[in-house]
Amino acid sequence: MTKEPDRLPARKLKSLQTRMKLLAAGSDIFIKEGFQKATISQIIKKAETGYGTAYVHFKNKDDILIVLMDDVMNRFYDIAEFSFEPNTKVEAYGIIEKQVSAFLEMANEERKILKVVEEAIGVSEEVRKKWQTIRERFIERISRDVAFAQKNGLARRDVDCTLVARGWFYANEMYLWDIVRNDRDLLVNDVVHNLTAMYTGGLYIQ
Amino acid sequence: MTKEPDRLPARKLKSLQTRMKLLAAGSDIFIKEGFQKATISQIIKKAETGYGTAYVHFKNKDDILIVLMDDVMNRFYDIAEFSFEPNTKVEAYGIIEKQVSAFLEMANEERKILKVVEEAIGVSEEVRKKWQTIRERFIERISRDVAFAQKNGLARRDVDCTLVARGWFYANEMYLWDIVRNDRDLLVNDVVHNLTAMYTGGLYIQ
DNA sequence: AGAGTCAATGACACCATGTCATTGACAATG
DNA sequence: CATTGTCAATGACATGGTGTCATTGACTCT
Repeated sequence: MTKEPDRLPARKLKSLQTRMKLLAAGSDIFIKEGFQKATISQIIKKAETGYGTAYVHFKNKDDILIVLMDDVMNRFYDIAEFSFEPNTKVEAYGIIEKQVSAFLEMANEERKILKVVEEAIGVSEEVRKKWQTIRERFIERISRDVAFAQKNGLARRDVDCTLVARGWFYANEMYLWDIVRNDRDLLVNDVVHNLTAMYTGGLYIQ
Repeated sequence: MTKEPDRLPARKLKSLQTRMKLLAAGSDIFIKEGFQKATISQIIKKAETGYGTAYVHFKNKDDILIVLMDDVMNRFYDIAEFSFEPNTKVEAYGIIEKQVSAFLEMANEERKILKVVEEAIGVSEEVRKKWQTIRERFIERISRDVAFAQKNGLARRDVDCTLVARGWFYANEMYLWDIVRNDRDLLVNDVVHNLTAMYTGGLYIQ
């Protein structure tokens, strides 16, 4: 590679700063007001820009949140990619517990932004689609893990791996939102243990 | 009881008819347009009433849908009240399968209105609360069933009955919305079998 | 017949959105 | 340096939905 001039477009830089100010303000306003109550006017006021400026940088309110979601999204992707190659039931239990734990701990850590995201999923088609890709990524991955366990004789074969994966993820996801909301004061560890125990062993004896 | 005059308030009757026209129109418009896109103007136009009339009978758009939800809600309550007194694991499996089946079949039958409800849950605080009461009713009931099975030595005792109930209902609920949306072409019977099998027996062998 | 009640009405004030013509600072060119 | 081009920024505006309220007029009661 030859020397890239590394141009310093003074105007482009100012533009980037404006964009950042809008994102920072968006984050504050979304967290304070919630997704629906937040308005473009509030955001541009906090960012100290003109009204139209928001529309120069973003398509609309949804678009601002989608950009803000990006970090969290990537953390989810990382968790989805946990490797899974157990040789025993106990080993499987351990891996699964670790993954569930990571998933739900994130609910705690990113509670503020996820609260907004949850609301936005219900309101904005765009945000819903974005979340849907996360969900399908998890389910597809879990599906493969179940199939792996079935092939190795660890798991029963009279169930469909994609249906199992979906149901399992759904329970996890709903607990995620529960923790984000923090209505009930759930202890993450209890949830993790119960979910994992039920998933691997079922409720009934024998 | 003495003879009630059974007054026929001619004006009250007219009023009731207006209310019914609004509800019928509301149902049509909600189903055709979805909850967010539907407007009061569309509804009153279809009902052939004045704009303000809608606000005489209902607090707002949410309120109209909540009244429309009522039938479906009652059917949900009925399903939640299924009796549960199994003596064996096989018997328990049968009862649970029947309840899940009734729950998910309703998704098919009431698909149109439930599609609107799902959207409205995301948008309207009021509707969300209404659905929340359904959910808690199910969870509370399932909780008792789990405790019953634990007391009778049918179910393992190292799990918390309310956490189990919640996770179990969450998986069911998400499949309900899946079926309502009808994205994937799911066979209800397959879903029922997989859910019930996993719940009662777990994924792993032994 | 007259007074009272109440369902119905639509004009109105309010508010948020997204667009667009205009501005002015900076960049590129000769 | 002067001239022309580009592009981020701006806010006034058109649009469209909401909920309110003063007014109307049909019905009820005495």
